[in-house]
Amino acid sequence: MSSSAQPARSPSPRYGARPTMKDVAARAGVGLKTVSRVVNGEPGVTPDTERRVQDAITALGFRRNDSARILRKGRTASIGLVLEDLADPFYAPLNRAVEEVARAHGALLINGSSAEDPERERELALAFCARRVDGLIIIPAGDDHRYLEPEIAAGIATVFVDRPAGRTDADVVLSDSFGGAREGVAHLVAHGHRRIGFIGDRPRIHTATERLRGYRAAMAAAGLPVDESWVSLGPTAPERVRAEAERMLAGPQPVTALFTGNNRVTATVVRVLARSPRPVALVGFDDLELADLLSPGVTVVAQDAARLGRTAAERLFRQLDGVAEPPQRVELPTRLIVRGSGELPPAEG
Amino acid sequence: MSSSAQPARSPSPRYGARPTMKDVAARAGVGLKTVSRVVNGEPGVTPDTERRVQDAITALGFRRNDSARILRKGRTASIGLVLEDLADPFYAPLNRAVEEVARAHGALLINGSSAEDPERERELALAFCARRVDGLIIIPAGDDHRYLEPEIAAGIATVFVDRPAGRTDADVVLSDSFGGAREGVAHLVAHGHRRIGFIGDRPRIHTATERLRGYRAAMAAAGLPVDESWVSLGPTAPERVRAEAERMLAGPQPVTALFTGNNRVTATVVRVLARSPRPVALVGFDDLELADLLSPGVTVVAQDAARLGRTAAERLFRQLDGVAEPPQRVELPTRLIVRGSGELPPAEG
DNA sequence: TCCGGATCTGACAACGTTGTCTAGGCTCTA
DNA sequence: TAGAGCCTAGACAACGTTGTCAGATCCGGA
Repeated sequence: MSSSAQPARSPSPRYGARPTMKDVAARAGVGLKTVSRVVNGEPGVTPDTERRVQDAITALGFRRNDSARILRKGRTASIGLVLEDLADPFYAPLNRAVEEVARAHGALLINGSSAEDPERERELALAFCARRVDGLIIIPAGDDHRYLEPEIAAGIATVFVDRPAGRTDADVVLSDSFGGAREGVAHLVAHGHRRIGFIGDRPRIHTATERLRGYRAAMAAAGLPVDESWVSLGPTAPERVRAEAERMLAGPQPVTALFTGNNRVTATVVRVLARSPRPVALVGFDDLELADLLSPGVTVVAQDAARLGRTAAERLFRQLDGVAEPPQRVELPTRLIVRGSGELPPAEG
Repeated sequence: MSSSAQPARSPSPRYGARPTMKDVAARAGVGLKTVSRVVNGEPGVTPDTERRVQDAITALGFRRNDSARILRKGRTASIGLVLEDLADPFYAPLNRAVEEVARAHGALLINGSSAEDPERERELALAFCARRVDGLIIIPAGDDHRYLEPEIAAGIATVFVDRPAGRTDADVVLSDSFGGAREGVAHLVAHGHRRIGFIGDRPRIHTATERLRGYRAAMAAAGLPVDESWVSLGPTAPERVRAEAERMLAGPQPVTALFTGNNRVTATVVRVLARSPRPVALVGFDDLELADLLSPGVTVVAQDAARLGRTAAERLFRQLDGVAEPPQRVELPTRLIVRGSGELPPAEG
């Protein structure tokens, strides 16, 4: 700090009361605005004055109150991200990618998990709006986002990711769930499977129905009938998924392959199959850490979660930079990563 | 919304300009303070007045500006979390746990990744302080946290997690890295291994040196010598880890078992060992998704990341509730999860 | 009819910062 | 040496909210 060893001799800050620019100004013997100039690196301050102010700042432990600054300036340099679960291995990299873009634009990130609850999504999004975030990135849990219209009209930039917004026109960044699932199922078909099961998330989740649509398209393209007992949409709780997988694997005409609708489902099904007496082929949507090391390896339809996040954040900041474009729908490709599980011969002939 | 179908006939909000309580008051024909009362659910407003105000609020799309509120009230109802990497499978659940506790206390969470860079940690923490978060949870990247002292003195509650703070006295919540590593290595020793390698993170990271200390303690307790070529601390980039693992596995006197210092290292080493002609035992610090499905299964020393986060957040809110206690150090136990890899006979006799 | 008290309401200042505007001092040139 | 022009500095209002306080209204009871 300052070279003279004077340990905070003058009014040491009371506990809980922070010094303000006024305090700094008084101590430095300058005007309020001069302190503001120094703090913000604005020009027009003599080196000598600046030093005096800096000394006062360090002596008092002053730190600018950004709430006041935000109130005055209108922009908060922060964005909000509402996702489903911060800890989900699929969303965490997305979160991180958004953070990086925000950081590059000098913005802070506020985030929260909706836990797939539309009401909670709404609460979070509106709380962020009350904080006057400059922009909002949302992974929708609900299917009606009209509640955001006043906010969007008031200038809060908004981008939806992973799933489209409901009943509202806004930027969306998606993965090609339909095409990815179709490709994954086609891979199984190409390896001779005819009875293929599909286990996915609840039908009100857009990606779940899209992937199911891809499954049906691939089956239809191959001229294969779909027995409805092979299709299961519902919560991804391990118990349900396990039960469904076991159901499909039992009986006189069991499926010989499974397509799983997301990383959580895949992880559970991998565990079920590890105990299966017969080999059962598996292709899953979303890549898994260590999936390459399982034997047989798990073939997956991989999304680039980080790219989803990055793309969404970049679109958001484009909006914030004032680029006026009509709402756009960006669809990112998926990538089939073949790891051998598909190559298993079907258990039957 | 309101039953009368009048689509925002009067001054529709200009784009980018949000209505304020003043606007609402004007439209409702009441005073400013009355609007404030309605918005905050304070008593003393006639049902009739309240309805008029509510109507004006929905008509204008008013949402309280929390920046102004915060400025006025002093408390922000938000906490900041600085961690190493939002997307790391170890920190993501910690993040989520903190979020849950914050939510239970009605607080929002702002977070950021330090990427193991002390300067970035400092920037983030101070940016959060400038936003006047009520409290701060930090996974330290640096080893000198004196920069936080003015903030702590000014009343920002602070808790460190996963690693202790440097040169500052504050609450800390840790896992028992030393004990966990010692137990993990002892497990290998108990299965007959004598030449055990250790690959960990950079030595300036507290958990890395603690785990190494645990390794040495277990070896010493068993009367086993440690060849320094078996020990490697450094960045956890896959290339380096792979090279080190391969080095330890080569030569005339290769290690027969490896202890890995965290999840990233373990994941890389698992891949190396999958290609190894000889079986090599492995115990890793931190559990891995799907680790139970590998063959051989990977034995791990598991930390409860969520519990770390929860505990830290709870201590933080205890501080915020004004419970005055001296800084405390909480150490959570680890859990050895045996999955068979340790039982492999050493490659030698 | 009047008064005490309760209830409802609004005027005003304050939170800490930044934008605008003006004053004063200085340098430079004619 | 006077005037123009630049540079530095500070006074003041405003951002949108909430706390304080005082005014207005209404009720019941004497």
